[in-house]
Amino acid sequence: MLDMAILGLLQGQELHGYEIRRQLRDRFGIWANVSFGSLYPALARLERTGAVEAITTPNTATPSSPPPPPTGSLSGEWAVFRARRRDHTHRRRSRKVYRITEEGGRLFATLLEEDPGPDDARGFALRWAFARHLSPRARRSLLVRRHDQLVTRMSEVRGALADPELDRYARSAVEHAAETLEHDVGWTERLLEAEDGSHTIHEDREVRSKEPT
Amino acid sequence: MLDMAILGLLQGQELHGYEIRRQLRDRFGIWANVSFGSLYPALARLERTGAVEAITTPNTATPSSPPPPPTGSLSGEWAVFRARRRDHTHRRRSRKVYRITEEGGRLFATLLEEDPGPDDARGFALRWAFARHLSPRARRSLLVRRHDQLVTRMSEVRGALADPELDRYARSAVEHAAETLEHDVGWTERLLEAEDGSHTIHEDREVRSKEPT
DNA sequence: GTCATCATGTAAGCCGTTACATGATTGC
DNA sequence: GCAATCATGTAACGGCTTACATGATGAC
Repeated sequence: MLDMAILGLLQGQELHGYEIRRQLRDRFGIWANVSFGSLYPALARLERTGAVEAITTPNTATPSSPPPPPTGSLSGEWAVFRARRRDHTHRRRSRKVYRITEEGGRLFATLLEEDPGPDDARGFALRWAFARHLSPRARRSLLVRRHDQLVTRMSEVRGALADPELDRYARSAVEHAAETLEHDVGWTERLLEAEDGSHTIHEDREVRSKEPT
Repeated sequence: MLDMAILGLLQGQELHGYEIRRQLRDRFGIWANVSFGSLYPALARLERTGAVEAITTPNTATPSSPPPPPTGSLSGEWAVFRARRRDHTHRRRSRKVYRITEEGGRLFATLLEEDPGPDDARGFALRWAFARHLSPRARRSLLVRRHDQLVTRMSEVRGALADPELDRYARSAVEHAAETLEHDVGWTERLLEAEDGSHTIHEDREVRSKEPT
């Protein structure tokens, strides 16, 4: 899971550990703060297995601003040094920037297509957030699986709701679970429609089961 | 968590492991199938520490039907034995029925009042399902904490939504996360109102912060 | 006689956490 | 000089899972 998230973020950008954590927190709503105790070992593991490689920070500048050319004069160099201290474009400490390898790309694809078990809401959410990297077919299958899991779960929860023994609080908990499930089911159904709509002609000949009324 | 769930279920009824699992599955919508690999060790642990005690199935009948009194005659006893085999009230295999102890009750109360961390949706749901066993004050505080966590999380997610870099799928994932959070916030707010409404006069003098329009 | 269900347990492993240790740099 | 932020890492542990092992009983 973490591996998948890391590799997904590294698609298209080079990042160091700290940044990965930040992006995981505020680009996807998914993982409010992975702990460093998971993140760094995960990166080390991925590097060992060749899925990512550390690029030894060739310069100090961030991609957007190129390093100022050296002037040659002592006072000039000093000014540059001070400027570095002043602005925020340089690194504060040695940081290891990672880049995904081809191997890593293949690993990512594999992980992404893996089946998130039922109950694994986060697994689904992450995969959906990265769904751009899936084939339309795989994307659809991901949605259908999720939808079916939710429907199954819903009927279980509805069953629980029938129990007259439930006190006020237990009942409200179960009711809320049911509502959330309903919301999720509706969402996946809308997503499915959107997916089917966005490419009317495609090779996928599977029957879209839709109960008649 | 599991401990709390087990102790909660044992409040008011005596159960064996298998039954606990069933009730966890279909009385609360919360834990679709705890694995036995967690459940039995948990029960053993709770028994070791004296939170529950195994009652050595004194009879064979289910709570609802009292055990038939022994006749004293050999053939009579045999009839009882056969009757046991016939009807469904008797056990299929030796089962360990557990009862919560006073010690266990105290442990339950402690666990229930513990703060479920942010991100611990299940922890909150379980506690809310058992909220009957909390004081009005503790119940309210549980709700308020949850509400605040949800609001905080929501503002983070809204921030994520502002990112123009998000592709279609990532965006839909984050949007859905935001919707779910909104739903949950609304729910907790309704629960708070209901709580406050159900006992207009109480000693709790905390200010209910409510933004004026 | 064999399958499904009920019933209890152990062992290994996964995937994350918290707590701790270290260190550069900036701002007050 | 001290706190805050950025940055990387290790060690220990927690809480759950899967896989495996065992066994009684009832239904077909």
